[in-house]
Parts: sequence; C-alpha cells; structure tokens
Amino acid sequence: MAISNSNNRFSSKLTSQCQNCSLSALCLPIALADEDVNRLDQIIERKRPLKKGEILFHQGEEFDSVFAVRTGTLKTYNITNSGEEQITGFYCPSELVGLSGIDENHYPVSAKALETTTVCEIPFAHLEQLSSQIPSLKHQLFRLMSRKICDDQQMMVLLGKKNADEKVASFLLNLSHRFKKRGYSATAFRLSMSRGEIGNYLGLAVETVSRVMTRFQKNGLIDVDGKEISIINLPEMEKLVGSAGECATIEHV
Amino acid sequence: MAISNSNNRFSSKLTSQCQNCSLSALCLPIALADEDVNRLDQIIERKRPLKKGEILFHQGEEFDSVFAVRTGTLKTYNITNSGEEQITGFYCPSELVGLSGIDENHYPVSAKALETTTVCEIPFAHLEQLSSQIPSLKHQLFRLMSRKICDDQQMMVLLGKKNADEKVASFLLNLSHRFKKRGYSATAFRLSMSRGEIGNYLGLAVETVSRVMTRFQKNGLIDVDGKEISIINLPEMEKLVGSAGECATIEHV
DNA sequence: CGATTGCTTGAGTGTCATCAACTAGAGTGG
DNA sequence: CCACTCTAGTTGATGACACTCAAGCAATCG
Repeated sequence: MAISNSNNRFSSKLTSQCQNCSLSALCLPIALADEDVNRLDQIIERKRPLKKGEILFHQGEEFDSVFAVRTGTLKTYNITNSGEEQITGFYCPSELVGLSGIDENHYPVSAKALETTTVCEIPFAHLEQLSSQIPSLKHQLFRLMSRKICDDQQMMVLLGKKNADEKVASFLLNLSHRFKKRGYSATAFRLSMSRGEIGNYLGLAVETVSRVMTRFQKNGLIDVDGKEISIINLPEMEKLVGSAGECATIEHV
Repeated sequence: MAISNSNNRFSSKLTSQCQNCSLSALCLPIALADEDVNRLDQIIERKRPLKKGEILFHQGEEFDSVFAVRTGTLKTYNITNSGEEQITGFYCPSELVGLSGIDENHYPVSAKALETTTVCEIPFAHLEQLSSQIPSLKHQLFRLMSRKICDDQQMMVLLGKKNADEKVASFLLNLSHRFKKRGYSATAFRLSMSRGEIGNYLGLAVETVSRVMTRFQKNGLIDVDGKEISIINLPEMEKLVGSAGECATIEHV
C-alpha cells in the first residue's frame, strides 16, 4: 500500500497525504474516487506546524487559500473598531478555515493557533479549478459552506436567545460532538482555549464562564480540572441546551 | 431589444428574465456573459407571488431549490424545541434564500413572506450542473455563500457584544445599506417586519425595540412613523454602531 | 361595533457585567 | 533556590441594563 512519494513536489519531509490521513473521511476528500483524491493531493501543501499563538493569516490580508486543520486548534477573530478582539470560531482537526475570505478576496478575520497546530493549505484558485473537473468535490465544497452557514445560524440563536447556563452547556456539548465525530471521547476532553476566549466567543464575561462551570460541577453535571473537562451527566446537559443544535442533530454521514 | 419569449418553457405570463431584470447586477448573473445569462435563465422558474404570511418552504422539507427575491421581503426562521420562533434572517430583493439547505439536503429553516413577495426559483441541481460549465457562475456562487458566512459572523458579533442601542442602530443601518445598494433611498424606507420580528431577530424584547426607537427619535437620530423610518443623523448612527459591518464596509462591486 | 393585533409606556425585578481581591501556577532572574 | 512578576482562574459584592408583567392606545378586521 506504499504510496509513491517520488514526485511529491513539496520539499518537506511531511509525507502525509489525503490517502493516509485519518481525517479524510471528514475533510474535503469525502466521497472522492481514489484518483480524484490524488489530484486533490497534488494541490495541497502541508505546512510546518504553527506554535501556540502563531498567526496563520491576518484580517485584511489577501485571500488565497483555505486551510484544513490536521492537528491542534485554531481560533478566528476580528479586531473591532474599538480595538477589542471578537472571536468568531474555533476550528478542530478536519475543519476548514478561511472560507469567509472568498467573497471580498481578503480574510475578514485573523486565524491564530491555540496550541501547536498543523494545517493543510489548499490554494483556493486551484481548488476551484479542480472542482470544475470533479463534480463531487464541488458538491462537497458547497456542502461545507452550507454547513458553515447552518452552524453560524445556530450560533446566532445561541447568542440571541440563551442565558449563560445554556450558552456554556451548548458550547461544551458542541465540542463534545466534534470530538466524538473524530473518534475521540465525547465525555472527556481538554479545552484548548482559555476561559477568557470561551467567554469572548459566547458573549459572556470570564467570571460568568467560571461561575457557570463551577456550578455545573457542584451539580454533578461535569467535572472540571483546569482545562480538562468530563461530562458526567450528558442527558441533563442536553436537557439544559434544549433547542440547540437543530442543524447538528440531523447528523450527516 | 425585444427578447424572444417564444421558447419560454414556463407556462406563466411572468415574462421577466434575468436580462431585463433590474436586479441582475446584484444577483447571480453578475459578471456572466450574455449567452451564459441565457443558460441560467433557462433553469429559473418565476413563481406566482406569495401573499403576506405565505410560506415559501418549510423547515425540514427536502431541499431542491434556492430562491432569489425579486420583490418584497422574506424572513427565515426556525422553531426551537421549546416551540418558539427564532428568526435567522430577512431577505430583500436580489438576495438568495435557501443556501443553508445544501448540506443536509433539507431546509433547516422555514421561509415566510413578510409582504407580497415574488421570487425566482432556482433548482439547485441544475444550478450546480450549470456552474460546472460556467466557471464565473461557480465563482459567483462561492462568493455569495462566502458573503453569507461573513454576514452571519457580523451578526454573531452584534448579538454577542452589543447593547440594545447598538443592535437597533446596526439593524437600521444594515437595512439602509441594502436599500441603497438596490438604488433606493438610504435614509428613508419602510420596515416590512414588525417590532416583534425585529426584537426576535436582534435578541431583544419587543418593548426594548420600541423604547430604543422612541429614544432615537427623541434624540433626533431618526424619525419614526409606524413602519416608516427616516434616518436623520446618519453620522451619529454610524458612530453608535461603532465596530459593526467590517465585512459590509469593504463594499463589493 | 367589539375584538384582535401591534405598538408604546411605566414599574419592578433578575441576570449578568463590572470592579475588586485573592489563589495558584509558570516563567524569570538574581 | 527563592523572591518576583505575570497570567489564568476563581470568588464575592454591587449595580446596570434589559426582561417581564401590566396597562393603555391606535388601527385593523370580522
């Protein structure tokens, strides 16, 4: 099964390719024929890992690639006129970052690594071109963008209608789902973002996030140890969330 | 300049086509060659007008088309588990509704007419197919979806970080921009949605929307007469909004 | 015409932000 | 090794903003 790497046009020793990437079932290659995965592979660049705090792209920078997270976590954020950071999303392995840059041809947000993170860079012009030749790839792209729209709208509901408890519970369960989909534990995981970043993302003060989590722990819903989270009472958490995750519940393949 | 309608495959007397549609510069046909616009035209169905309150598609229904608003206004919303309506967006002429249905192949929201509204139905399978043959159409589709993502993220910022005044001001200015883009007055327009719908959308109580607007009027920022709105002091309004509309400010062509 | 709906205004309350103090851990440098 | 500093997180006290409840008004509708 050894894949010939001889004509790999990238200098690096990072030999990973879509074919042997454990995330291919979740990422772009989904539903692609082997030969098509190969063609996709050709245009993807594996970059050196980003260290914690390093920036993948800056708000305002010219858009030319989308990025698939392979390991680690990213956050996207923009700096408001008043100078404060507003986090718009967290990105786990297999997830695609940068799609919002297509429209204006500039990234409207910055992307920063929350921990050591590796990404696959996918030059969008190439991807778009390739998508003309591979209908299933085009369809996959449309689906991914559509899902992003769907997810963001769920987030809007969360921000507009939910109280602090519901927000935090939704956030934790959302992470839980995403870890589960990737084959990790749905009930025990490590938060790669700080309380401050969670609060920023959820529209809550740091103190509120802290208080809610402490209370959840007191009530036996979760177990918190710094950044390590265990969900003890999943059903109760789901009850708390209530309406959340309309999109997410119709779990896709 | 009469366009031959003889081979129009749609029974209706609604003869409008992309070529003579005043919105073509904003809608899908943007940047398409004449012949390509023609091909696009072929797959588009003009539907009979929706009356106020009529539903264009239901949450959960199978997805098969996106819709371009030609006249009137739509809202999209979903019904949460607790049974309450949550509005996720308002759609003005030239704007595309239904993109969020691509992913799961079901509409995750319902779309309802806020007033008498006409739409162009664009069967997505056809559109996707056509987009393979017309690269600029594909690109336009990507851009539209990307813009939607961008806009939704601005909305997330609004919901998460802004107070009632800023929310209402952002909302009014957002409408103002959209009217202006279509060639209407940026400072005087009619709200097609109720106070209740505005509040629902912005994550505010009806009473709060009412109070804020009244106060804006007292302070000479706007003039309110029922659903008629005039923006008196645009600069002051923009100051209020502050950071809003990062995406929107880099006005696209 | 009463009934209903949409909007406005007032009074009271609760949730969450703000301010502040404190702890714990990590990194720094003598 | 031990202050020292800095940052992240927690906890408590206080208060503001927006929600809820309630009443009243205007317009529309059957």
